[in-house]
Amino acid sequence: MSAIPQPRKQPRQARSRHAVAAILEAAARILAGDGYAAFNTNRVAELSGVGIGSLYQYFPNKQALLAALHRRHGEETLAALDDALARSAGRPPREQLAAMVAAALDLHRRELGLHRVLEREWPIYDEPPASNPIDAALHARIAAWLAETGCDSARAGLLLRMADSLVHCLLLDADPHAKGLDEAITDALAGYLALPAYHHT
Amino acid sequence: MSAIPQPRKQPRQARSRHAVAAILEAAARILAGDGYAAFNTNRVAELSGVGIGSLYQYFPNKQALLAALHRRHGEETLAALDDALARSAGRPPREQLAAMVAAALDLHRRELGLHRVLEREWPIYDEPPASNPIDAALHARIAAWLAETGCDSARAGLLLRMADSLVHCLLLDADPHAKGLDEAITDALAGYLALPAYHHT
Amino acid sequence: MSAIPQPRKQPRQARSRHAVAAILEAAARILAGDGYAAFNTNRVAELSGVGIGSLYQYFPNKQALLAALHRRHGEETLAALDDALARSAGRPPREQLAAMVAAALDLHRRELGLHRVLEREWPIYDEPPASNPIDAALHARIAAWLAETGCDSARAGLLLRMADSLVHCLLLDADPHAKGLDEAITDALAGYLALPAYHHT
Amino acid sequence: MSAIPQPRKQPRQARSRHAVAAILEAAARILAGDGYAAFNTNRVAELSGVGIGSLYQYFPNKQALLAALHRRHGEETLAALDDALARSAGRPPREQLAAMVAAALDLHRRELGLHRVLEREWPIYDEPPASNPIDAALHARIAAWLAETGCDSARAGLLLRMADSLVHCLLLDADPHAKGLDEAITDALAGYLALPAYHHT
DNA sequence: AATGAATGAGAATTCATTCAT
DNA sequence: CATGAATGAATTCTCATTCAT
Repeated sequence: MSAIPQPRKQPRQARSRHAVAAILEAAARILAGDGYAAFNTNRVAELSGVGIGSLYQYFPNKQALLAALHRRHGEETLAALDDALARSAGRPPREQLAAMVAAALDLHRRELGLHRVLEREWPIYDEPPASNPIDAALHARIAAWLAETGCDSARAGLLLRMADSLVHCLLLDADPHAKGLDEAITDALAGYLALPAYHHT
Repeated sequence: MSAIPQPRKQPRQARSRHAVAAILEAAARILAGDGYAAFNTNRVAELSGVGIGSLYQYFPNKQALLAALHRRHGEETLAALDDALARSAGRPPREQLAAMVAAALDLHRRELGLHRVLEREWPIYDEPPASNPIDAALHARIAAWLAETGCDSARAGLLLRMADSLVHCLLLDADPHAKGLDEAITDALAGYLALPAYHHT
Repeated sequence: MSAIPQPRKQPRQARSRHAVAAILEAAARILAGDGYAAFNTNRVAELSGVGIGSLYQYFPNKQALLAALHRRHGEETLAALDDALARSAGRPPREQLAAMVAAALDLHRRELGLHRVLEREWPIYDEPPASNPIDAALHARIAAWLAETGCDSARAGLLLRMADSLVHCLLLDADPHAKGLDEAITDALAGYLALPAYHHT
Repeated sequence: MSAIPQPRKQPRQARSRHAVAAILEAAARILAGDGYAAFNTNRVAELSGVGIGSLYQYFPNKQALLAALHRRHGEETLAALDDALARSAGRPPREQLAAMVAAALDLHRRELGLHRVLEREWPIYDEPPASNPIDAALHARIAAWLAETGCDSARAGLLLRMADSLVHCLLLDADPHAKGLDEAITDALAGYLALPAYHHT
């Protein structure tokens, strides 16, 4: 259907990079604070201290702003996941899974309002799943881990979706600092993977 | 935040009830087909064959339309769940859970596009979870079933969220008719509840 | 290329017809007075005393306003031509031609500024010549007259263009009340048709 | 009304002259191809390979670009006319007229799209006719030729306008390569001048 | 009650022009 | 001089809502 909106030009100079960052920061703040209804390009420009014309130099339209924010979220998730895998290397699978869940929960807790909106307002025609490099990288990490763990690596896709979905869902509507969210999600994912329960020593 | 919009009046007369149904049907069709961006009250009125003025007789504003659609969805879910419980009465817990998952998946598969949008576009300030009678009823059903099954009935809230989230998420982005969705979700939920796996005889 | 903008809806009620007339009148006044550069939809709405939203109910976009004005001009021209032919029926061809030229000049002199702009600003993708009913009617009238006069009726198309062009051109840049414009144009068209000169008795 | 925009500086250096030429070329291409609506200074700069800042070094504003294009057209017309007169020197007036018409048609056929736009989009407050040296020279040529031919040289102004108008009009809307355009225009102008028809021997 | 014409605040986007580098 | 990032006034157009009929 509709093409995915792309950033209009790659900012090369320092000033430009700063402008793009300011725009995204303002967009994130508005979305997180007041929701999509209050999210309009004029307000983003004003809050970011950038002329509305400049905003349109870097983002061809409103959707492109959402897209950029979405992409940024993906990159952060990937980094957090890599970190969790690195830190828990060599531990039993169940603990590795728990580490990843904890990392994802932490990451999302940090920008709760923003993700809440991104999740809800990301338009229908969003990028076909796994068609973009970030999703692909995410997928590859998980598949590799599954293989290494002795699970069916074909489950990477569903596992990722389930994890993402559970993290968002439970954070959004439940008390984000409720005890036991980590365990609940980990148990559910382990159940799907048929990983044995911890030996609580 | 904002108050939750309620239907302005309960239509008592046949003509009114028909108008309301037509409006909701049109709204659902537009949301499912073209997404929230194309969802505006004038278009709903036109497609439903009801005057825009009449639409505002039954729904005080645009949000109320979304709310009504959401409520309808809740009612259908509740009915499907009750049915699944009734049909699987007396079977082992794991099978009952599987029956409920299958019912939910079936229900959602039927109106995929609409739920896709409702899920994504339901506004921030939607009704606080479980604050409405339908959610409460849903919660009560599950809590009762958990107690009866020997599980901690305090898990009803999280279980419901997880189930809803998984059903939506997997249906939305994966192939909705992919084999194994039922099992994947059932396994995950059973993992959370620490229900023993099937004895595959 | 681009489709020709059409009026959005046919006004049925008296109030609507009045609104459409007011809008067109305002548009004409602005174009005639200040040119295309000053012609924007907000100004048209304001001057016409109609809300900007209403303007867009009847004209889907700015171009549609120009199109409507253009069409109106065509209709007026056709009426003037018919009148001239009726009044000069039975006179020698040269006199009939002169009558038509005089009618066209009169008509254009009346709304000089407007036609000046319409002529200049009518966009590239204007209606293919003679594809609309008015042009077709104009063409038919002239062809019939040529046949009746003993001239090659295939010349109707070129004759119409030449006449239109000369009328506009000479009115626009020359003194519109200069003596002799009628004769100059009539002589030129007669030259093309190889009609004999008057016998000045 | 507004003052006529003049080129800001006469480019003396080779680089400058090249830049100006490139700018005009790009402007012509855009106007011819996509019309006035798509004609904006940024796009001209981009297509010409010249920085937008540099464009404004040579042309104080957008109108000045149109003006320069218009002027260039005038110069080409003058040259073509002189050429036609030189080549047909000594022939009967009717043939000289025909030669001039043919030259003008050829010239216009070459850059049809561009002239189409220039003709239509040249703004209201364009230079008063014959106020610029090129128009004056054109006028002088024709007046001299008329005197030499035995016609009333006061008709030069009207004749020029008629010729220009007919050439544009017929080229624009009729098939530009249609047979007989030359003769049609020549006959019309000769009719206005009361030149005798050819002796077809 | 039902209608739909009218409204106008507000949103998205453009583009001529400037000016710091 | 050349550049092109930055600007923001101005413009087109939308859509939730009202209200006279």
